[in-house]
Amino acid sequence: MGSARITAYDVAKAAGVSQPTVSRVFSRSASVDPAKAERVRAVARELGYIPNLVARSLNSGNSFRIGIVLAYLKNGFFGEALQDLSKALNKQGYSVTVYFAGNSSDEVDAIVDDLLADQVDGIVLASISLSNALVSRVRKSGIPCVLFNRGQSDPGTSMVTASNFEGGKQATEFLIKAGHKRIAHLAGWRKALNGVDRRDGFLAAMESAGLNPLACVDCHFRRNVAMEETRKLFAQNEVPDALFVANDHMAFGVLEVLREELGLRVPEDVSVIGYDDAPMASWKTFDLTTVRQPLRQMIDATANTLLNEITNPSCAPEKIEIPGELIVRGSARIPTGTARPKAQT
Amino acid sequence: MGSARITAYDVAKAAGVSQPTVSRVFSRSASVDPAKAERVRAVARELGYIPNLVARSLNSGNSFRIGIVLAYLKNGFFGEALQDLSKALNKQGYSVTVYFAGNSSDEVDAIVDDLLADQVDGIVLASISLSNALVSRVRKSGIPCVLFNRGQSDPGTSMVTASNFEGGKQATEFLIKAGHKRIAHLAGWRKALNGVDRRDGFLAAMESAGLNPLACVDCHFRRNVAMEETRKLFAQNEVPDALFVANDHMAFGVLEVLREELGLRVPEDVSVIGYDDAPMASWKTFDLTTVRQPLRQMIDATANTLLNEITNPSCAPEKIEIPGELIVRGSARIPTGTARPKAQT
DNA sequence: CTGAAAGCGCTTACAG
DNA sequence: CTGAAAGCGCTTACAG
Repeated sequence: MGSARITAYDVAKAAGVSQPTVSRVFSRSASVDPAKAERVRAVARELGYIPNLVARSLNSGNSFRIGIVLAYLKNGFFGEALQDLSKALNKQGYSVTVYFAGNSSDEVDAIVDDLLADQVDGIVLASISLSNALVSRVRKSGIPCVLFNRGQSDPGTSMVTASNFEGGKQATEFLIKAGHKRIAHLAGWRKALNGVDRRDGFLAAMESAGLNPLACVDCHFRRNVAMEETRKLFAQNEVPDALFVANDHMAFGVLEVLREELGLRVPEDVSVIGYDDAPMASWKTFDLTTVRQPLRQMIDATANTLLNEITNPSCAPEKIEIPGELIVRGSARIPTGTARPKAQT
Repeated sequence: MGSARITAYDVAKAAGVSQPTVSRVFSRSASVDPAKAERVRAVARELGYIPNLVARSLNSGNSFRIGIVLAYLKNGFFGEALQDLSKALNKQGYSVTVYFAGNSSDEVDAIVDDLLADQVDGIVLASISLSNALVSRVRKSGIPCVLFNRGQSDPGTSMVTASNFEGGKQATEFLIKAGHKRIAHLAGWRKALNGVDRRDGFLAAMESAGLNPLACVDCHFRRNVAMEETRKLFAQNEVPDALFVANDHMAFGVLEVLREELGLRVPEDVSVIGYDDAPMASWKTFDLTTVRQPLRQMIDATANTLLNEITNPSCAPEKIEIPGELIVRGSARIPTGTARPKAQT
C-alpha cells in the first residue's frame, strides 16, 4: 500500500488549524478549544491519522518503551511473567521490547548497546543467569532498571523477588512437622540467589529442629541433574524419607524417578515438596505440594517500581520481597493436626 | 546518570569532522576516509557514543522493529517460538516488540493502533485466537505481515504453518496399521484451522481405510475439556482402543484420566497419540507418541518471509507448509513390521 | 486558546 | 571523500 502515512500536518490542513494544535489535541499537553478539538479528532479519524510515536520520542525524550531482558521462555514461569508484565506496562502506555541474553560477555555488551540505541525508558532484567557485568553496565547507563526474580546483591539496583528463604524454611518445617527425619534437599544453583536462599531456608529450618540434612546437593535447576541425584540418594545405605526440591520442574523429574524407576510410593515411602506452583503441579499426575510464587504480586511490584523510577529518577532503589505460600497437595505427608485444606487448584 | 546522552554532534566536534561524517561512519551508508573513520570510531568509543535509533527511524522510514502479536505464553510452544523468532530477527538488526491480544474487538483495534503508532516495519500474528478483524485491519495498514501457525484463509496475507492435515493423517495411519479399529479423535477447535486440518487428516485416513471414527469431538484445545470427553467416551458401550488427540497438552490430561481414573494401561488397553512434541512428551511419565511441529523450520520460514516482504514490498504473499514428523514413543502400539526407532528424545 | 519558530538526532541528496 | 542544508513528524517554549 505505498500510500504515505497521514501526518499531523495533513490533519491540520484538512481541519483548518495549525499543526501544533493537532499535536496538542493528541498529546493532551495543553488546552484546546473543545469544539476545535472535536473537529480535529473527526478529521483525524476520517483520514486515519495515528500519531507517530517515533517522532514524539525524538523530542520528548521518552520512548515509552520498556526493554525486558530474558534468558529463556521454555520455562512457563517466565512466559507468564512476560505476558503479565507486558500487559501491566501497556496499560500505562508503554510497549515492551524483548531482548534475549546469551552467555558470552560479547552478547551481554551487545544487549546493553541495543537497549541504549533503542532508547528504552526502563529495563527489567528477568533472568537468573544474567551476568553481573550486564547488571552493572545497565546501572551505569542510568536507565531505570529493576531485577525481577533474580537475586543479585547490587545495592544500587531495585529488585523484586519472592521471599525464597522463608519459602524454603516453610516447606522444610512442613516436612519436619510431618515427622520426617531423613530429609534431603535438591538445591537450585549456587550462583543464583533464589536457589541459595531456598537452600538457606532449608538449612535454617533443619538446624532449628536439631536435624542434620541427609543431603544438600546443587542441581543447577536442571531436571536431569535432579533425577540423577535422586538415583544416587536412593542408592545409599541411608535413604531419604523426604525431599525438598528447589523448583517444580526438577520435582516433576524426581517424582518420575521415585515412582517409575524405584517403584516407591509418594508420599507413603517418601514425601516430595517443590517450589513455584507451576500449572502442572496441580495435575493429578503430579499432585505436588509446593511453594507458590506470588507471580501477580511480583509483576505488579516490578511494574510499579520501574514506573516510579522512570517518573521520579532520584528515588532510592527498592528491595521488595513478596512472601510465598505453601500449597498443600498429595505429594507430601500431612502433619497430624494440620487440617488438609480443601482441594487447591 | 543525569548526564545527557552523547550525540553524533559531540563526537564530530571531538574528532574534528562534521556531524554527517560521523553519521556515515555508523550507518555505513557511504564511504569515509578509512583513517578518519577510525578516528571517529575511537572518539565515539571513548565518549560512549551510541547512535540514537529513534532519530534514525524518523527520517529513514524504518524503525527496525517487528511487532509480534500473541494471545498467551503459558503454552511453552509459543514462548519458545517467540524466543527463537526474536533471535532470528535480532540477527538481522530488528528488535521485537510484543503485543498481547485480548478478545474484545476494542482491544484488537487498540493493538493495530499501537502497531501503527510504534511504526513497526513488520508484524507477526502468532495466535490461534486472533480475530479475522485483526488480520484484515493489519492487512489494510499495508505493513508486511505473516501469520505464524495460524490457519486463516486470507489470500492476501502470508502464512507459515505446519502441515496439519498430513500430520493428522500420518498419526491416524499409524494407529490403523497397528491394528486399531475403534479410533476416536479428540479434536482441537473448529474455529482454528490447524485443529480443523488435523481433524480432516484423521477423517481422511479413516475413510481410506474404510473405518468409521468411533468419535470425533471438539475439545477447544483445552485440557479439561479433553479429560471430560475421555471420561464420556469410556462410559459408552463401545469404548475406543485408540485416541488421536489434537495436541500434547490435551493428551497429557487424557493420559492422566486413562491411567489414574480409569485404571487402563497405555498402550496395552488403549493407544494415545498427541500433537506438537512438547518438551514434556519425552518425559518417561508421559512417553507420548506425537507429531512434532518443526518449530525451527517454521521460525526460519516466518523470519525469511517477513524480511523478504519488508525488503521487497511488492512480492506476492506466500503460503508455506512445513511437514511434521511422527515421533514414536511408548504411548501407542507399534505396527508389526515397523522397526521401533531408537530412543527419541 | 493558538500560531510561528526552533529543535529533538539523525539521514540524505546536493555541491564541491 | 565530505561539509552545509534540508527535513523526518512531532513537542515545546514564546508571543500574542
